[in-house]
Amino acid sequence: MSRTPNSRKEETHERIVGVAARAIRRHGYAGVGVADVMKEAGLTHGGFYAHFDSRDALLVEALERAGRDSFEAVSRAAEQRAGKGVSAFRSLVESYLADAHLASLETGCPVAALACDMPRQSEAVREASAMRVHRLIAAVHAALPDVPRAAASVVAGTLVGSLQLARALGDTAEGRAVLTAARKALIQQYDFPAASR
Amino acid sequence: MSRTPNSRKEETHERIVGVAARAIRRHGYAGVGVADVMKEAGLTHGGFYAHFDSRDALLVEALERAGRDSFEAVSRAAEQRAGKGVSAFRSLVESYLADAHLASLETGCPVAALACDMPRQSEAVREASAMRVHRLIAAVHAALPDVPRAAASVVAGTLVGSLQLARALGDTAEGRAVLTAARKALIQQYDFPAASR
DNA sequence: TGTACATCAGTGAACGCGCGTTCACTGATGTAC
DNA sequence: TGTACATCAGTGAACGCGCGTTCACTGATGTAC
Repeated sequence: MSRTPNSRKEETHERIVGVAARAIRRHGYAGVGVADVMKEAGLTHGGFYAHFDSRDALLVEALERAGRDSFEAVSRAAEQRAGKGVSAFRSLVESYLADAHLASLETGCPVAALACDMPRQSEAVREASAMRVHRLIAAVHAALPDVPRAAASVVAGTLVGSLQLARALGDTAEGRAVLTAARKALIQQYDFPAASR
Repeated sequence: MSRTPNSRKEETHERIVGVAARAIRRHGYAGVGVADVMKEAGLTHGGFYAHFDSRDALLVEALERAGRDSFEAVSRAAEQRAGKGVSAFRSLVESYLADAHLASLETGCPVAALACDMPRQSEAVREASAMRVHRLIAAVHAALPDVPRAAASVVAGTLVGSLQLARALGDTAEGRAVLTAARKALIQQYDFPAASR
């Protein structure tokens, strides 16, 4: 039985992008190596340029994939807890700032993992990165529809910055305290499920 | 007339560290090259290891210098404006999140410039980086003495994250809007100079 | 004050190494008749 | 159904390049007498 044209190549392509989407969060833009990614995808590095014009082109696709993966993880958590009466915003804050993200960089939001290096990238990578920032602010705004967009961007900044500070302090009492403080502050200030409207 | 022992070497050392303190903020941990730093300090790269055990040892000293430089810049701005009745906190927020930091990475807080890469560094560099985070939180706390330490860490997270998001969006209306929103929100929420005590 | 020597900051060539990229080739898959 | 051919995904060796690091050396500065 014949496959749809290119389907095998496309599967391989998606597998490479998936590996890169984890690698870019774990090791940063500069830590994503063509040979390493191909090896982890079960391939040799020679075939890379049949899939991507350049390393930067891989980074662009990896950013989009990482953003989608992270968004979907947050959405799934919110859906599961919506039945229990937990608001979308509280769910967003608690999964974005979960203690589990202290130990592992490779899951979680690519903006938190990469933001400080965004201004240092090539134009194509910067554009794809700025899109991730827009989408993050939009996701926060969607969970806080009664609040102006400017406030949503401040909340996004608090999420990103607090997770980064906590990670910089490590998976210790200090790091967890930073996360706890941020969760409490955001929920106290913005989460009024009963009072909305 | 003879100099104090090693004074010439120490002057050179300080000059190298000063160059590196700007380079590490502009180009990130990974972008600081031994040869480039030495060249910008007016030297050749061969002499580097008479001053530092390794590239990492330079990064450690550069972090400390960058933190001190940034802290002093914020302090100077606060002193100048204290005479005009501007509170220390408001002054901190307005200089930390000044629009001028959108275009240039190399001045400003090293935590905002480097935070997302801190967990990826060698142990020595991670320790020096975590110290910068502690000092930042302490500086915020010093400007907000009536607030618990946990709240100071949330404010620090908002400062760091908002500046990073704004920089990722670039020196555009969007980037400036993110800074403006963060300044307004922080001052509205925490700055009550008249009401303190 | 002058000479001979020691110290020391900095030079510049060289080293291994890992990286992104290229390319001739291979072996498997699919197609024509 | 079977054979010959074309296509195509992936291989593996090689390339230039920049990096951190080492080291024998130089020239200036400082010291001893």
